[in-house]
Amino acid sequence: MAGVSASTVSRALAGSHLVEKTQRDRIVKIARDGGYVINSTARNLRLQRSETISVIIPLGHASTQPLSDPFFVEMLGYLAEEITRRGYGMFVQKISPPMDDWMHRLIGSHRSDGIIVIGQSTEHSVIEAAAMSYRPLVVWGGHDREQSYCTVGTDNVAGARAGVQHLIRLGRRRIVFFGDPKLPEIHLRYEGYRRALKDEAGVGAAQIVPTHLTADAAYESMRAYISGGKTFDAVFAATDVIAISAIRALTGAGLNVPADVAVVGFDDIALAAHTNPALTSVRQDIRRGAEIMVDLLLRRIAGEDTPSATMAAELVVRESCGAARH
Amino acid sequence: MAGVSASTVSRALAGSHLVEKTQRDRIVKIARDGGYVINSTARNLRLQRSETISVIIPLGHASTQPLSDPFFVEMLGYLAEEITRRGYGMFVQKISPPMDDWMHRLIGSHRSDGIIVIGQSTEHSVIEAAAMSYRPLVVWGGHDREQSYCTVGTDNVAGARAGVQHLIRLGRRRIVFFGDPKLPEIHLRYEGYRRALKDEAGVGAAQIVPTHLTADAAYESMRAYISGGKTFDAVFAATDVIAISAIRALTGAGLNVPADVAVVGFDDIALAAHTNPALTSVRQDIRRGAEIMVDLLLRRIAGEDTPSATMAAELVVRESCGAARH
DNA sequence: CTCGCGTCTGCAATCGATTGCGGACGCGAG
DNA sequence: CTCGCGTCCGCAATCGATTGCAGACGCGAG
Repeated sequence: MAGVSASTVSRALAGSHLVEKTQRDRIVKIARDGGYVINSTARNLRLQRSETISVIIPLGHASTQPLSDPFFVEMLGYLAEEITRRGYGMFVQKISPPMDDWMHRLIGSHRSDGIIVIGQSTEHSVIEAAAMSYRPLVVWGGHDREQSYCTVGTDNVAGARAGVQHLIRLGRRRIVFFGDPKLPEIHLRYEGYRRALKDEAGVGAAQIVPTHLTADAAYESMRAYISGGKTFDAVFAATDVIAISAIRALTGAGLNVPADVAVVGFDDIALAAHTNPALTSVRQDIRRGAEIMVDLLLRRIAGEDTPSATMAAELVVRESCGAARH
Repeated sequence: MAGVSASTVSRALAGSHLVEKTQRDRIVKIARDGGYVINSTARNLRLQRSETISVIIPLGHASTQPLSDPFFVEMLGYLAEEITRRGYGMFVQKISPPMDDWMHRLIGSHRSDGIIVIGQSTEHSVIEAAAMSYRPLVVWGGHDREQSYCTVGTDNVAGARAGVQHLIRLGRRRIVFFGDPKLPEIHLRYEGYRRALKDEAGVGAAQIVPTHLTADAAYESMRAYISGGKTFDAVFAATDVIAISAIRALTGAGLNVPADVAVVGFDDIALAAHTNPALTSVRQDIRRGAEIMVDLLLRRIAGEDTPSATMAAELVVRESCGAARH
């Protein structure tokens, strides 16, 4: 249409100075008016990059439950925001457990320039293996000295510890931990819980109720625990979803929150402030987490070798613990 | 490695009968052992398809708020599930308002074989224009006689009507609608609300409080409305997020839900069952919606011309309306 | 008029997988 | 021995954009 070769058009659209300015402007205008859009598949093939970032959600357990945790989902939203802002596309994939070569296939397909994994779930070893040879990889989750891959996450131990210490300071003595310590992050939160108990004298021994992270499973776990007849005056939940379900089960059993049982959650998801009673929770700064992950990943794509990052956790006190409202 | 040409390898991996069976098996084994993965960029270029579906989330307003509605986010999860199950990849993009050529650019880039738009937001005209020439497009949202594009959604009018009728049957007389009727879907829900009021004699006139769909905005709207001193005994909220925020504001103002004010929401998001009091809501079957959207889209990709689909809504009665608990 | 230099454009190769077509090879029939 | 046919496989073109290199063109100096 412009009477020039494809080479010239390509250079013109790229703003190259090898094309005369008037010529360049003319070509750009024709392209725009004609509704021309670069075919990114062809471009990516030639340039050996895709300007796309893969976001992987491994669901080691609970595979039937789709994205059960609002935390992951809020994270997904912030990642979409940040990745788009940086001019990349976001390729989302859920991974269910019976596969173990998903990482290898994803890398080999060259669909994306880098990979973000949200939560280690039960896939720690797969991630670890892939990270040995594939650099542009960042993982949200708990960081352990054993791990060689780059993680971004909250200081789970300190966060959980602060939450439990708060309960103790309010006079709570028999505090139960709800969560599944088989998952790396949850394990660290349990560790923080354990330390807080150990720090203080006169507090009951650690009690753990393993539960899946879905709302239904947590609700049933709480009901079963209440029926068990154990005495307790506080719950430290590994996630807000568990905490909210626990509150509902407690209320349903005629117990008052926080008068009878205080509840503290973890994550501070958007709805935590809007439940009744509003939930006290250990806040993770998801937005900043997403920003950091994308930033580290782009630097890794550029060849840099970045260390893991840990963000501080912040206890947000609301009604679900503390003095009774009535 | 196998001592044969690339053509033969390509055919072998595709399981073509043009390659002898023993030879084929040998090549497949070598490829697997050698960790070979087809470069999907090159494959897509040659085949003129990407095996990828774009999922677009238009945020006409509230662009700073990332994916505010848990409904969208649950939908995203189910879509990820269904799209992955069908062997496609999912490309996610958020669209913020000041652009109007996003549809054209997305289509032109050939990154995906089809597009799913979650919610019309304020982008109705852009979608309408694109749909004239681009077939593989399915939109979640309200369906209007004017629209020529393919939508999948719940029967918003009937759903809202059922919710409001339920309130009326319980003796509620002054029912307020909370939501932003500028959005197509919300407008239909408002229409259902209006019709329910009209059907019954002795019920107060329609009152609408326009509010954004974010939790914070809804909370503030409710507080402002309460301060306004109007009398009312029920709230019909356009979404569960609005309903939950409204309950919190009502409770904070010393009103009892449902004794003083009954509340009904829309969507039946996962947390609706776990708030306190548990929320009565008009249920949308998100999972089935996601399945239908993907199914229709794949048929459209195959060249078929599919009509819009509307699913029945179902009222789920819980504690937030009905008789007082105490 | 020729040469040299600088500026701009086009040719052709490249990225990696796929596929129509032609050809090699083997075997049996005439 | 030649021809015909069927089975497999490789050559080369193709998808669309990018880029090194060569060459065209203009202009000024010798």
